[in-house]
Amino acid sequence: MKEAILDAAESRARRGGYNGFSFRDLAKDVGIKSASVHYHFPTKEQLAEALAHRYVDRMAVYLGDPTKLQPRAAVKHLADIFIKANEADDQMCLCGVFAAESGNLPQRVLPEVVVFFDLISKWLNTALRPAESAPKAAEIIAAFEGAMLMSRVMRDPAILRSVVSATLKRING
Amino acid sequence: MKEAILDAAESRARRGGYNGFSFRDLAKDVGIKSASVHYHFPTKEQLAEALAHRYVDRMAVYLGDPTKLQPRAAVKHLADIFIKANEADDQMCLCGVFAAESGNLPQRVLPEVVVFFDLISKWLNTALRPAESAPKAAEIIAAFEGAMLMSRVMRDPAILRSVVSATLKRING
DNA sequence: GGCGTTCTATCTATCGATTGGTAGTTATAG
DNA sequence: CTATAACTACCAATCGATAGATAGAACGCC
Repeated sequence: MKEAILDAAESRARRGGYNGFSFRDLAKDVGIKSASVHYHFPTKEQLAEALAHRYVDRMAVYLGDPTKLQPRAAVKHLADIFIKANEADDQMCLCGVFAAESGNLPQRVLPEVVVFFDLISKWLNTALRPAESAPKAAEIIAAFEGAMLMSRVMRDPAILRSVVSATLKRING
Repeated sequence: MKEAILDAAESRARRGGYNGFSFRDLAKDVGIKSASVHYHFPTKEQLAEALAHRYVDRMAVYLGDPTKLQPRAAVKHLADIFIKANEADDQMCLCGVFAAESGNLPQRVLPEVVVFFDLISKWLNTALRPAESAPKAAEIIAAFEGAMLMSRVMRDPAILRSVVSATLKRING
């Protein structure tokens, strides 16, 4: 049930942000009462912290070992999960949304967001090392996050796809 | 007073998003009561609509005539206003934040956000036309929006600056 | 100039709904 | 018998929004 609550929270947060869902919303989504949600996650801050933490863990598992991928394949691998979120689920990156709202995000959530960007930055930089001339990781991640933002709001998946393919072309190896 | 209210709303929205401020917050900021804020903006939806509209107008004025700038100068001009927002005011792009929250943004606000991205896309594409090989406008805007997100959350202005300078290097002319 | 009227911008006071959160109870499984 | 996981029934705070009063400025008219 804990996982089901997090699933509902993630789906809502990735569309409308941290302040865009309530305990009652999640309760309805999973078919219990809001007090029962508090049983699993005493405060909203703890819920969001767990949510971001699970998101980081899943991303780490998905990314895998960066030394086992060629630079271009690595960028494609990272892009794929963003494209899927955008096109199949009409969702933003959870940490991208949290970053946008960072000004009034509860204290314990922000560090998890930082960990997320550190994780994929280091992963990408490792994977890109063999490339003769490649953009820095932060450049690529920024482009993907921004392209997701724009694709969603313009209702045009081609924006993200175009940014991804343009990025791939810039990588040798 | 209307402008002062919008100023307060913009400052708060660009840090914490649409659901990150209340009429009472704005009232306190400008030194009146929340009922008086409703006098100027009957609903929060209308307030946010006016806010986004003013943001678009100001950006259009700031950008100016794209045919009067060389490609590289145009990109630098666009980047400058984002860098200033990030470093001097620790703020995101208003429409970038709204885009992230688009899932539960009131109806009339979203079209203004779309107009914003259309505006700068067309402006940039016009300015880039003389360039032999240049990224598409959406690529550049996405990179800047994403870099602002990351710079803010990582508390590192160098991320945005690095993305900007890398982008400038990719433009001939 | 003086007088009534209307407009503007604020106030106090309050509304119903929703928010995050708590206390105490109940049902079930090991 | 205890631990788990749900429930009912609240609470105080805050939310967006409304009603009605008030003070002062601006305006038209004689």
